[in-house]
Amino acid sequence: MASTIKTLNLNTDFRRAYKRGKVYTSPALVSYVTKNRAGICRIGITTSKKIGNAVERNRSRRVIRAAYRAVAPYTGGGWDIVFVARSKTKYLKSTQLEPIILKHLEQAGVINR
RNA sequence: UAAGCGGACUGGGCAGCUGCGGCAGCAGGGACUUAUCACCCCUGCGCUGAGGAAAGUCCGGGCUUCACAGAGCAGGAUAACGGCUAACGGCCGCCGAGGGUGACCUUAGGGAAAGUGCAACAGAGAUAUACCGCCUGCCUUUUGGCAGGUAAGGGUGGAAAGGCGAGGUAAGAGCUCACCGGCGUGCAGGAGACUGCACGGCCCUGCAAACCCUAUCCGAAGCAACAUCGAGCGGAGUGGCUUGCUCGGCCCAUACUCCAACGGAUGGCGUGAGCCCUGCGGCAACGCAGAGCCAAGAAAGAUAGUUGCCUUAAACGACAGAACCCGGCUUACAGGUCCGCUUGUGUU
RNA sequence: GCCCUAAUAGCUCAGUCGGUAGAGCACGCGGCUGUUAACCGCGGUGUCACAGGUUCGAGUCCUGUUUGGGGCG
Repeated sequence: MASTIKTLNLNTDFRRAYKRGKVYTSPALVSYVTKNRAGICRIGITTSKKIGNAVERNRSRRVIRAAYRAVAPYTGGGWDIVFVARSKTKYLKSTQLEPIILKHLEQAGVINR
């Protein structure tokens, strides 16, 4: 497995995910999934100002990243995934967020069982 | 023991597993090379990794750049006095004023007798006056009218011309006197603001967080500053800079500005007005001397997840995330600890 | 991160030098009409973003807070 998680940092990657990717929503998280040509999975996390102040936005990012790290070994293929935090995310634990991400990625076909 | 006042501190700790940022060293591997070393990348070990406000960006400074900094005007800031400081609009001490039984708290607190302006409505009158009144004289049968004196009382107002009492008077009035306030002069104390005492003439509205005057200070912009290297060497415009204006000065066409664009890289960037302990000077803010320590430096942006134990009334719980760095101010904040003091009650 | 700027009626905006808050559109009521629109008449539009201070008195002056908008390589 790739121990370090590749991240998206270009605005064009985010815009492509929003425009062409498939959307999966839950009360605590929104996921945009699209294929890429790199052959590995890359993720991006968006925490807008609506979530809260800097501490609450950092908290949301950490929880999403920790939950994805638990799920990452099961992924396969080349995908770009953008997670958007919602206002409930900061109150959750990463163990509570794990099944939500799992469900989204199974629906998208990133994870095959 | 109840209520309260002032100040200081804290903002959980330890361990296991899975993970993250930085650092230099060691070990292993990769890439480059004809080959080795260095540089670069990865892995493991080791060290280290957010705050009292990191916040708001309100002041002050360091640092950097603007021909390296000149003059004048404009503009801005501050405002009792003495000190501390790199500097400040901050802090300490002290004076005045106001509040509280008190501990103590609040205070943008220079000048209104240099000038201009404002004081709506109400009220007779708003910086000078006489509506109702009071008193005297004349006229009138009376109600009352006219002329003069007066500002004690009424009414309006935030404010009505020193306050209050006594004398005085036709009625009154600092007209006179005592006390108090204010002004001026002198003496004493103090580093000074100022305080105390004596005398004098008889007193002057408020607003300068209205313009203004006086004193002191300020060149501007900000690490997205700026420097170096690389890529590019394209298009358009114009003399430009001195970041409000004028003078003066400087640089020149390889100059300056804008657009497109590499969504370039590295430095700036962590030893600093640093933290901490002791001693000395000072009422204090603070200063001096000596010993010890090195404690984040990212660039989509690092502290998360989970389990157990301990302290505890409770710790899952407050406010909250460094972004060049310091000194302050302001604002937000669950709970807890300590010290000094005041008033009341009870006991001895 | 840094630097500017604004907040007034439901909406778009005025409000000078402090003295009880204005315009247009929209809205409500009445009239006209068989009914509606248009038209005519009347009317309230409001904690001047919030909290302190100066002042006799603040939309306005001063300080702090909140929210929105813009710019800087």
